[in-house]
Amino acid sequence: MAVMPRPAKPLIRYDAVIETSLRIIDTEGLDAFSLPRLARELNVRAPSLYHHFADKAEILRGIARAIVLETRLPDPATTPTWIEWFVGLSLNFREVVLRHRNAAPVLLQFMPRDVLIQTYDNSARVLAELGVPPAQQVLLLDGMDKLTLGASITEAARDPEDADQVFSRVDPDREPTLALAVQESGLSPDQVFAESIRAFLRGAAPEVPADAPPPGLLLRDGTVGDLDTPTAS
Amino acid sequence: MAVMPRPAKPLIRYDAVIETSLRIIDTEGLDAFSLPRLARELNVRAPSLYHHFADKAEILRGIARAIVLETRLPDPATTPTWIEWFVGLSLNFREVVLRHRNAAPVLLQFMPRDVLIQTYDNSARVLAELGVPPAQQVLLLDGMDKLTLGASITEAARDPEDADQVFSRVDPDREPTLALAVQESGLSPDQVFAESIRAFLRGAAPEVPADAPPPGLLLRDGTVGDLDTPTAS
DNA sequence: GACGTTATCTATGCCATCTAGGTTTACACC
DNA sequence: GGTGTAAACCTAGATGGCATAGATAACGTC
Repeated sequence: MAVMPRPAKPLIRYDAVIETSLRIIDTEGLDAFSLPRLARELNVRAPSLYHHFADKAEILRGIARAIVLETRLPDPATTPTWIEWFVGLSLNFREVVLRHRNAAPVLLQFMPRDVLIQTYDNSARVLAELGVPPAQQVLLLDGMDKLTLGASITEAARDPEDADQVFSRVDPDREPTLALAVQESGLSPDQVFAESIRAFLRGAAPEVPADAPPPGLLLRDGTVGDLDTPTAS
Repeated sequence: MAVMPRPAKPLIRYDAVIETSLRIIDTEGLDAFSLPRLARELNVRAPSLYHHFADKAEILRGIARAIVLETRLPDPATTPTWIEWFVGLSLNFREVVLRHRNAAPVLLQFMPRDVLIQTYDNSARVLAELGVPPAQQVLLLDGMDKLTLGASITEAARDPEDADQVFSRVDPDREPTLALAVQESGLSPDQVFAESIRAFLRGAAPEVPADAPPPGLLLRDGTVGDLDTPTAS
C-alpha cells in the first residue's frame, strides 16, 4: 500500500465541499461541523482542504453564499399585485433560511453583500417602474430587508419545538395582555410574517395603489443572483 | 510562596464576570474572548470559573441578558405620539446592540426570551390602551420585533467602515437604479430605521390616529425588565 | 477545635485550527 | 519523449481552547 500524494483527478472540488458542509450542518448541527469531520465525509485528510481554501472562514463564506443563492424570485405572471410579489420574495427567502436553520449564525456573519445588492437593484427597478421616487425606494428596500432578515434569522435561531407559535412560553399569569393577544390571533408565524410585509408596504408607499400589478418585464431569471463562481470581493 | 486554594473573600463575582467579559468582547472582539483571557483579566485561573458557571455558554447567556437589560423605555411624557414612543423604544434597543456590536452573534444565539416577553407584554398593554384589538396586537408586536432585531443585528454584523451608508458598496455601473436611489435618499441609517418603524405602524394600525398620545400610566419603570439575578428557565 | 463545605489551584485530556515539509503525479515545453 | 515546475495530496506537530479530576486551604458551624 503506497502513500497517495497526488491523485489522477482532484479529490476535492469547491462545489462538493460546500454541498457536503451544508449537509453536515443541516443534519448534525453547526457544532458538529469541523474540518476533520468534513474531510472524513470527503474521504480526505483535513489539512488537504487548505490547498483549496485559505481558512475555515472561506468555506463558511461559500456556505452562506450558497444558501442565499437558493432563493428564487416569484413569477410576476402568477402574482396578482406588486405587494404580493414582494411578499412572495420575502417568503421565499425566509423559507430558504429556515431550511438551513442550523446555519443561521453563519449566514449572519458571512452574509454575501454582493448577491443581496443585485437583488436590491432588481427590486429597485420594480419600484421605479411602479412610480416610486428613488429617495423612497431606499426606505422600502431597507425596511423589507430588515424585516425579512430579522424574521428569518431569529426564527431560525429559535428552538424548533415551539416554532408553530408566534410568541412562545408566554405565562398567562405574568403576561396576561400578551397571552390574550396570542390566543386571539390564531395566526401562524408564516401568516404573521406575510402580513407584516404587507403592512409595511402599505404604510411606506401609500401612494402606490395596493392592487397595481407587478411589472414583470425587467426580471431576468428565476434566481436571486448568478451562479458563477464567487467573485472575490 | 504558598499555594492559594481558598481566598478570604471570593475572587469571582457573577456581575464582575459578565461585565469583564462584555468589556473584552467590546474592545478586542468576540474571537479574543476565551476563558483563559477572561481569567487573566480577573486575576484568576480559567478552571476556577467552572465553580460559578456550568460552561462557557452560561457566561454568554449572562452577557446577552446584560445587553438586553441596558435598553431603557422612553418617557411617555416627552414623546408626542404613540408612534414616536415605539420609535424611541426601537431606537434605544438598536443603540444598545450597536454599542456592543461585537456581541451580536452571542445575542442572536442567547436572546433572553423571558426579558423580551416582559417588554412585549408591556407594549401589548400600550396597544390595548390605544384601542388595538388583541388579535392585531400580535401583528404589531411581532413586526416591530423583527424589524428592530433585524436592523440591529445585521447592522451590528456589518463592517463598521461603511456604517454611515444604508447600502454599501453599490456599483453605479452594475446596479444603476439602486445607486441612484441611495444617492437621492440622503438619509442616515438611523433615520431610515426610524422611518421604517413609522411606516410599519401606519400600515399595520391605520385605524389608530397617528397623533394619539402614548398612554403613560401603566409603565412601571425605566428599564425593559427587572435587574434581578437571572431566573432559571 | 473538629468537620463538612466552599473556592481556588495544578495537571491533564481531548479536540479544533492551522502550518511545515515531504512525496508523487500531471502537465507544459523543448 | 525527457525534464522541470506546479498541483494536490499526505504525515507530523505546534498552538490554543474547553472541560474534568483531584488536591488544598480557609470558612462556618456545632
